[in-house]
Amino acid sequence: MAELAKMYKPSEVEPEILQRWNQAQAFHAEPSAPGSAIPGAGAGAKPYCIVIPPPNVTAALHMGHALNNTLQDILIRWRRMVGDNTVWIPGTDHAGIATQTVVEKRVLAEQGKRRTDFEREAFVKLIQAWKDEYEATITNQLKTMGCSCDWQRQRFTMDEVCAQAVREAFFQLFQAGLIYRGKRLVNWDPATQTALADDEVEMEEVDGQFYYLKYPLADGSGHVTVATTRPETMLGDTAVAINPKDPRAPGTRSKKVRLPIVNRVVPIIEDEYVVLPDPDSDDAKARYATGFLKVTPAHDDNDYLIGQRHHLPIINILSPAAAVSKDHGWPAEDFRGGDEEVLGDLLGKDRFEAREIVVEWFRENGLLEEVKPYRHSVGHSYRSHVPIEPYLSDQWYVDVDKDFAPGSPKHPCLDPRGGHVDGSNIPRNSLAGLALRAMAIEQRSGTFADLSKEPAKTEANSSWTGGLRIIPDRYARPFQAWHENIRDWCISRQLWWGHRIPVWSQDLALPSEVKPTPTDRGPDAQICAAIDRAAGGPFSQTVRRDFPDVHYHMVIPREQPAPGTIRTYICVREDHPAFAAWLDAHGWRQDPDVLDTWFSSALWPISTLGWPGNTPELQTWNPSNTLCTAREILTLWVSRMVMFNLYFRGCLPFSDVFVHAMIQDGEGRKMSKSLGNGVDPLDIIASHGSDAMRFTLAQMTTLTQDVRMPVERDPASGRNTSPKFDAGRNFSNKIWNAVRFALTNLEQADHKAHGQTSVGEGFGLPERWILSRLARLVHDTDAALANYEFSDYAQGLYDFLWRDLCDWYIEAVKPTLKDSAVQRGTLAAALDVSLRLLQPVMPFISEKLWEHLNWVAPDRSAPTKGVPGVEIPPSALLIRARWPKLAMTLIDPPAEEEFTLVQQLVSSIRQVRTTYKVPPRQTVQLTAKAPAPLAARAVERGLLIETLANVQVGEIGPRVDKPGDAAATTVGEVELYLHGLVQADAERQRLSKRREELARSIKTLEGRLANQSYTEKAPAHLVQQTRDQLAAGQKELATVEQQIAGL
RNA sequence: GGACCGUUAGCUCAGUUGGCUAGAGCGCCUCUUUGACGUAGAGGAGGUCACAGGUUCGAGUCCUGUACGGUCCA
Repeated sequence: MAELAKMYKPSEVEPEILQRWNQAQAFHAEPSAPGSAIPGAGAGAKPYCIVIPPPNVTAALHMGHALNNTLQDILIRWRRMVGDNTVWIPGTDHAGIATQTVVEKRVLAEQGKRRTDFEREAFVKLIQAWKDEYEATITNQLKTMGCSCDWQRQRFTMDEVCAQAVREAFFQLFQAGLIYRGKRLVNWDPATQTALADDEVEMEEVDGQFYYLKYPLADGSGHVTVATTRPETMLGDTAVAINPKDPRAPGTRSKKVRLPIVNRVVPIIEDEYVVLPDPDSDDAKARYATGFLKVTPAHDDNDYLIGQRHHLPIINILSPAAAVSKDHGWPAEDFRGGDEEVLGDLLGKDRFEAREIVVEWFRENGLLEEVKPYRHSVGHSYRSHVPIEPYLSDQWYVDVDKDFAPGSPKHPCLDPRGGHVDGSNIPRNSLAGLALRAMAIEQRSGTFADLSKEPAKTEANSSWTGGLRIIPDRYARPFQAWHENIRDWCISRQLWWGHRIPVWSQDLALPSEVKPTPTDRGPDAQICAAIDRAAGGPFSQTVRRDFPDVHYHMVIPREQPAPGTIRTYICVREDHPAFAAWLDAHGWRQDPDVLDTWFSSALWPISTLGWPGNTPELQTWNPSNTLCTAREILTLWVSRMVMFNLYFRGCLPFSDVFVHAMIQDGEGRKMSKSLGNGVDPLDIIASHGSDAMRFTLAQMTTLTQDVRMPVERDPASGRNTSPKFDAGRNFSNKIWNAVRFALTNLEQADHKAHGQTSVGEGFGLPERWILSRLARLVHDTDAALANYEFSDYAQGLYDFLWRDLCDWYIEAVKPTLKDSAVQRGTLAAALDVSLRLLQPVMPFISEKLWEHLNWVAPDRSAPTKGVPGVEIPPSALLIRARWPKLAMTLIDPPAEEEFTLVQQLVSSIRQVRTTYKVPPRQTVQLTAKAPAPLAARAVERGLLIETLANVQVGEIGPRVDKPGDAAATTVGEVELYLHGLVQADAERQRLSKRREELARSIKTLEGRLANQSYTEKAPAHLVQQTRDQLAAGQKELATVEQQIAGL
């Protein structure tokens, strides 16, 4: 048997423990063997599952991930010990735009090459290499942290299993008409040159300017002035708008303006959207407005809508890189009629350079009326952080608010009433409607919250409607608001890294006289003929003959590219290279774009468990129990998992969403690479140990929104660290030494001897007290974990182990432990239970100490035999031990009260000792005066007091007098005399201080009782309590004054 | 512009449905090193609970407003 080192060295323990868990396959679970991880858990074990929020392979894990995964591991290890059939599914996310961007940057820095210098496949290989590297790094980080993931089930969002799920999901949605292709203004990121979804755009306050531009009227009768923050877009203006309520509107009706530079003549239209100018308005826009709005449908969301209302042309003047370009929809005639010199200068300039050129031109030509500074919000890419350009392009969308009932009349989640979710215009039977209906009823707000409007629970909806709970519940409101105002989800990304969109398209020519009329019932005969021509035979028959196993769905969109042309979209259900080659050979081309990363993430809870197969894993662990996540991906991710899981499987992905805090540095800033304030989990593990890190993180996790972690640079290693983790490290060491102490004492004892005892007989006050405290701890721990109160869980263990067990119990029994089987047994049982409770948060050290405890005291339930309700069955490995159960009957208020008296007496004595600078080893003679019953109690506790306060207890009784050389102190009605200490000055000073305190307290209490409304209105027991406190205070004050007088 | 979170000791944070003479850890001061632990023990100093009103017998806690910091949504 190995001796324990004097100091806990995590680096020597952690790898060994990891290996032991691996050998025991302790993290693995099987759906068919419920409870197999815990012997005796029985076949009735409930499933418990957490699916990891897959970390991006973009970079290594940071402290936020460490927190996120620590919390999951705590839940997992806890439920595993409780006896649930527990699994934690790990994996990583390909993170399309983010990963591609970092690889592009690296390749540019290292090779001076851009993405476009490579073939697509070659570049994807480079990203793949990056992914392999970081996936390994991340996995290693999680393992080092002790995350008890079922590593046999590890997935990656782009592996074959997940890819199959993505194909299937896309196909089903496509077939159901919930995916469509549309030309829209999208959030375009000119840096990465891809579209972004609405929630990938971050609004940032920017100091900009309002430019006031004069547009001459075409008839030469004057000019109008428009105000804009983006003058360069005037090149694409196709109208000027005025509010019909504007008094100037009749005067400009049916007039036109001649756009400067391009000399395009555009109409003045009237639209309610235009803000009326008002210099006194609260609305900044009204203060800055001129009443005339330049309308640029191709480069502004609102202008686009105005353009749609008034059938205005759309003139796109920018390239995908947001540089002025004549190649993306700018009519050639503008270049003939315009100012060729400045137009030539503008071409190729990016939007900000173009802005300066345009403004300068207006200035030179006397058409710049004014420039005013203006602070406003501008959308920025959440990846590249450049301003978003509203850009007209074709993209794929998921129709999240489309009623799918007509297309899927048998969908298991259908609400037979149809209609809209109360208080919104979201159809109940739409993807967003599903997410709204899933929300817990008590977390809904507004009209939607009205319980009377809840439909009777049917078999179909009973298991999931209202089944989704968000913790803390303040996050439910934004979740609801997001879905009530949801817009279609743009899922195509102009990237190379991701799931390729499984749609092939071809534009087919039709004889010009034919007008195709696509309908919902399918293409008409003309179209079919065109398709068959392209396919070299009857399309569907050919496909069925040559590819009998292929599933495809063809769509002829209503919007067609040009007269005489029809577009065909073919979505192929599964990866089928031969069919893809055939399509290719017949003129169909696969869409070059890839899917939004969140599309595959949305499927994560089911793809990891084998969907679309109906696997035992899915049946057992979907829905899972808890999702642990950060608040910023509530919409990006959580919403979409809920929608997809309900749509594809008819059940929730999870029942609880726990939203934990975000870790900031000491200044309240987000940790980031660019600020250099990030802390690497592996650095902390190296310096403090994994348990210390986990414990500290758990202790920090209250239900607050942010937590701060002061960051310091460790001068030895040059790495970032935080003093916060010292608390966890010190605690580790404390536990280590507590057990070390216990082991040396238990070792020499005869364990078999203590089978006879019970709480009733032979258990002294310290034993009754510590068992009472232990029972409370178990119950508080259960409650804390069930309510996601991680801080309370950690803090409870800390207080019990350090304060109760080490400072008081162990100190109290030190002299008697070697001779008392009862005390040894109690200590062993208390440590046993503590280690079990500790295991979820500090798995390494607890497992290691468990091993030693097993060697020295294999049967720790023995001393509590005869005590009902202590269930701590033995186990070789702690990770597989049963969660402790202690009966409420162990809670012993009289013992707690009695022990508290001892603590008060001891503390009081220690205080006097310190005041008089008595060396700790020096024993002091003690006598005391107290009323008879109290004196008897004190006498009974004499040994404890002697041990804990290092005194020699002499006479205690009602008639004891204070010796002349004694220092006196008072605890309630007990006057303690410490002999041979008196120094009159010091004593007077000390007693005076106490007198002040008492006087203050008495004044407060008297004031309270003097208040008649207090004595009348406050609860009687509180009034009585005040009276008792006052009486006690007055009594003590009298004693103190007497003592001062006696000096 | 709308919403949310935070503001308590030098620092990081607790503080349940109002009952408090406001707590913890770190840091600071004093004392203690041969027996579990100095990553420790004992004791101590340190707070008008951001500010202003209100409700109440009683407010750190509830309500209204303000300021500052942070976040989300437009």
